[in-house]
Amino acid sequence: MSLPHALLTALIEQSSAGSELARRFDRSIGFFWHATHQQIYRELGRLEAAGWVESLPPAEGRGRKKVYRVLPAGRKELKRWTDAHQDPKPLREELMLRLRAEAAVGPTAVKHDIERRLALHRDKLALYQQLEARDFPPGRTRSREAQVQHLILRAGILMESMWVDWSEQALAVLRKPVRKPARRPAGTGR
Amino acid sequence: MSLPHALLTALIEQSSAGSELARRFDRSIGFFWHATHQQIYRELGRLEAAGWVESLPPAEGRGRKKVYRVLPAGRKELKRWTDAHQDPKPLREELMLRLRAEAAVGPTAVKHDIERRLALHRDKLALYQQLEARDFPPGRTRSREAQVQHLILRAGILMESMWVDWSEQALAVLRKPVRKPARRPAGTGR
DNA sequence: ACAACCATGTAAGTAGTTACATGATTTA
DNA sequence: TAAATCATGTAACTACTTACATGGTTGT
Repeated sequence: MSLPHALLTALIEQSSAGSELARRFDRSIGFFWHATHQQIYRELGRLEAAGWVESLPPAEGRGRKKVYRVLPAGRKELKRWTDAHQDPKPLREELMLRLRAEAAVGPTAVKHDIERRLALHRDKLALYQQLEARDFPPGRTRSREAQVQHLILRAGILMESMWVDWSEQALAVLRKPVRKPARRPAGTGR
Repeated sequence: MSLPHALLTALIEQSSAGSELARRFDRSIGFFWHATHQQIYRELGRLEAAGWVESLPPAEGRGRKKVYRVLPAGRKELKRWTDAHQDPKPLREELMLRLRAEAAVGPTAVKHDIERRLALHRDKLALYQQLEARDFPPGRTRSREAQVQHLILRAGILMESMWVDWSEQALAVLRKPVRKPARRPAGTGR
């Protein structure tokens, strides 16, 4: 149950309407979590029902902006959740499944996906490094809060660097021409 | 839809019953994917209904082992899936949400979870490095299949190293005594 | 024959995804 | 004033999780 708490955090940083939250999930918060607007609206309704947030504004109507603000109970709940021990969720890397499948059924087009991913990871890495240079220039003492924010960004940078490195290693292997396992000259396979 | 194809791959490598697959998911395959036995049994039923696998054995009865074997149609489907382009799924790192929350509501117990994770990542890293030394000793030319298997293991190694590095950085920050923010430069105005 | 365990399975609940609908607001 | 867009919302579906149940097998 992470989404409600991600929303509480975002609303503490800045009271917002659902549509604004959805946009922020595609930016900073979204570096490590993602949510569609449907999830967000549904969850905001639950947060309000639970008494963790209140919606101020323009009374009724469907197409009207509803700005939500965190209540003390919501802040307390967020602290409780953050304090609670949680086991790390197991990894889910579909790409590795496809590679394993390729090892079982022979060469496929996974290579192209890795090329695409390499480009994406390079872009993200450049973006994160840019953010780091802008928001956390070296040689300053900083508040604990800023240091924690920096840690999150560092995780993004290390993660993207790692995938860039790995993708390059992977392409070096996958681009090599397929040598039939050397059963004599080129013609004698199964 | 990854699980059915993960199962097909596992069954190509070795025809098995559900319980054996469940055990293997906690080992090699499970490095990058996880599934409970309920998921596995349900999915095996679907694979059989789709004509991708067949179950050989002991006729009827609930507590009987049912060994599944991949059919040609299943092999074809696996190749199709592996060839198909797939967008990378967005990251989901709950720990980063909790850190962000801690930046919003003040110091919490996340530190202890990171200490725990550091230990887990070190263990996994050691395990993977051991596997690499055993299965892929340096200085040998290898089949494409083996090289692809090695790539998967490399990803695991890079991933765990990355988290070990990051966790150490994080603990260095979080262990520092909490200085009240010194009411000074707000740091990161947007 | 009884206990402990193993393999398979059912059921209910939750989180996330995809497709679509409706009322307001802005723009041409 | 019609078209495009924005904000909110509904509905149906899929994957995953958690808890539990049933039948067989093994060991004493």
